[in-house]
Amino acid sequence: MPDAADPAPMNARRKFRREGEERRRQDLIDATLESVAEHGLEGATVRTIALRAGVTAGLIRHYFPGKEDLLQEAYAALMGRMTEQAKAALLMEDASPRQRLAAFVTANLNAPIIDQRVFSLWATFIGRAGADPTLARAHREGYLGFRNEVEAVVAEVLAAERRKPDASELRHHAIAINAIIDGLWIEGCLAGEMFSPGELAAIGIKAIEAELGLAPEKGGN
Amino acid sequence: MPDAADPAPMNARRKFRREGEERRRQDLIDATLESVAEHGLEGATVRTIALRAGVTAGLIRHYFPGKEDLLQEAYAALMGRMTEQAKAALLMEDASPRQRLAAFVTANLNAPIIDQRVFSLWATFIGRAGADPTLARAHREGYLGFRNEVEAVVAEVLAAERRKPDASELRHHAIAINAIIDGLWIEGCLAGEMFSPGELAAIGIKAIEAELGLAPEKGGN
DNA sequence: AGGCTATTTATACACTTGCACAACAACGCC
DNA sequence: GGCGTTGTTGTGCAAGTGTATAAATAGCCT
Repeated sequence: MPDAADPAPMNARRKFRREGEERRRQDLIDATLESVAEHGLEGATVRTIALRAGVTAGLIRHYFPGKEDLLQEAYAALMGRMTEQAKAALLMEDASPRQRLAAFVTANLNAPIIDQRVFSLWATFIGRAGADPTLARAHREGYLGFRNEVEAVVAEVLAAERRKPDASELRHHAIAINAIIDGLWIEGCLAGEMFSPGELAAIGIKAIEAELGLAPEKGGN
Repeated sequence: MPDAADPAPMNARRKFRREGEERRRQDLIDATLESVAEHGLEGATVRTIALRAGVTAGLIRHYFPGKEDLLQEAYAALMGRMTEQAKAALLMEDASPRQRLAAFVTANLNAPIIDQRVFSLWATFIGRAGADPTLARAHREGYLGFRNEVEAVVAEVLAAERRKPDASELRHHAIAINAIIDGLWIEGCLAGEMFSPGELAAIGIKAIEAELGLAPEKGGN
């Protein structure tokens, strides 16, 4: 039926649904992170992001004052997810300090924290910290928060061993342990297939035990 | 003399000098790195780069097939400089293995390797490793080369202590030490003013000695 | 069912981007 | 000194950028 009564509205407008504000903002932020992870900051254009989120470009400006604000919120969301997952491992109530420290390290050196995409995002954003004071401060706060968590657990671990380190000693341990976790995290993200599952966590735990001068765990896995 | 014979060539062309090919390429690469460090990959446009190099944009295409090639060469140059400086510290002939390891760590945890600008560059480029296989392979090779250097020194250090680690042990040590150096490098680059001079190197050396199970150096401060 | 309003689309615009190309002039060579 | 080579400039262009704004419509309220 070639010439049936097909309205054939050549200029048919795109159908759409009205999602809630929360949902749309979240979708746009997610789409932003995906775009940045795949094509870098340069490839994350408003049109790319909108396309990925299933909307048209103009809508971005309805939820965010400008592209820059969207990027900042996306970075904040990324950091929030990362630290949230990492800190969760510390909340085990009924466990020895040492076990909690080990769980913390294990959580940080396995999926989903060890993930090439997350690393790409982190690197892309952090690379601008030198130029963007807002990003720099966001990182500094996240870093110090993380390090303070580490320092607190270290203090508990050492206290359980009846050792009384002074503040400087504690700080040094926290810095070193933080470095071990960060360094292994990078190695795992960038060359994950070079390590067997759990290997990085095992290396990390041993290195940290050595740093703290703890006798190797007896019961072994 | 207002209306003297001033040729006033409104359309005067810019004066220029013909530099050697080597020099021009180097200038363009340097200008690229500076541009990326300051404004990220997105801000490194051919016009920005050319302006910084003191030439006009068109010249870039005379020396490089395209902008992408310029970026790749710039990344290669960056990595080359970093690893070159780092490895130089290992070449001290008349020193004990342990001294050479310490010198290596110290070199990696002070200027000019600890440098926010270099870090920004590294992060910006490495953030694209997930999407760009060429970059990923370049990093992988650089990383393995670095780790092998570490492993070699570690083997010497342990041999000097009359210890015979097996291959797996050695590998684990190298991974851990690599992580310590990388992690402290990041902390230093991103929050350099939080550490006193030499503090990071001291922390690194102590952590590594603990990892290797070495007795603390006697004489040193 | 019908209208209101905020969400969403679509279009326009000024500007930037990488690249192509022709004109030009600096420098080596005779 | 004049000439040719080619490094270098300047201009132009199509595609893509973020943003502004008007038009449309989906979904709630009554």
